[in-house]
Amino acid sequence: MTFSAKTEYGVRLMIELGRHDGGDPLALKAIAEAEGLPLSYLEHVVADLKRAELVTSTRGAHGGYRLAREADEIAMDEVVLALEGHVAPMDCLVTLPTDRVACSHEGDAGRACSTRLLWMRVQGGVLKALHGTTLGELVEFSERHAHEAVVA
Amino acid sequence: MTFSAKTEYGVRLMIELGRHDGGDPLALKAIAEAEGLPLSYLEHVVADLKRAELVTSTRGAHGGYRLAREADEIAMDEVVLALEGHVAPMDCLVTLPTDRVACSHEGDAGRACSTRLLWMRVQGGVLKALHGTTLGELVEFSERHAHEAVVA
DNA sequence: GCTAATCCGACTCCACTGCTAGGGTTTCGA
DNA sequence: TCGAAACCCTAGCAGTGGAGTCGGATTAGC
Repeated sequence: MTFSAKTEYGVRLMIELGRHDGGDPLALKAIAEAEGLPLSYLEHVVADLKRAELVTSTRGAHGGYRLAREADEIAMDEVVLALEGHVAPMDCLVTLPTDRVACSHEGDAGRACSTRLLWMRVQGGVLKALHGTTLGELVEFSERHAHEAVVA
Repeated sequence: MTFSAKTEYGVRLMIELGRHDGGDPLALKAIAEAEGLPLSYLEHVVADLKRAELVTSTRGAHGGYRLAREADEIAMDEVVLALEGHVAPMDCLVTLPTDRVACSHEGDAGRACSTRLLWMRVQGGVLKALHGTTLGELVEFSERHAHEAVVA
């Protein structure tokens, strides 16, 4: 029950973009070096984020990535969802377009998904935690923490 | 971010034990057939549950398994923890004996775990959902649902 | 046109999950 | 007392997917 490393990398990447509030884009290479992550793998990660329209890119020399929106406007469930593909504690759980959670075993003679209640509650807890956290909070948290580290 | 099939099987197994409220133990083979799960694999699953003292066993002919406690007294975080080993959305998160959640990267120059805040919130949500659900609820839920299926 | 950067796809490696196999040990009942 | 029914334990295997690499194509600044 852990998120993939890709998700971890992606979140860090987003935070790094959030910390870099300047107008010019931030190159992936700089992020890779700052976080100590493999550049070639980060390319895949950022591709997911771009596909989900969470970051924008400018190609060519002096290019790089920017947040597509203000950090405060980005809820972390979007980020994690983009990276992880889906967020469900069990394969049979799917998030419907209506934002309701359902179990795809629904038809199996009733008995099949007796565990449904549990997984739905868990998923609810996860989504609530993710949705209730913005990238802005994480950026601020990381900056505060970095400052403490300097002080200490 | 899904729980393993082992955990799913284990939860179903526990529910099945909860449904069988009689005094005599329930054989694993019966559970395997009822749930359509491979018997030889269930043996591994139930071993974990036994190690965590969630079920008791009686060997020999007419043996089987029983819940170690009343279903209402069993919180699902215990069950999932026993099966999954640990419940943390990220590897660096550990649950301390004091029930507090901490990040094992704590020392890494502060910056390392800028994602910490997020994962801790997620883990909190998961644990709360699991802890707030008892096996008794799931048993009742499954019985109610089975009844509906019959009616329908 | 050189260089720095984003893009894109294919490919490898490896750990882990799910599952099987095969043997034990215990206990009940005939 | 024998055998069947159950629990118990260890080893091992095959498939999948995650993590990462590599090579190249494209775009843009200088």
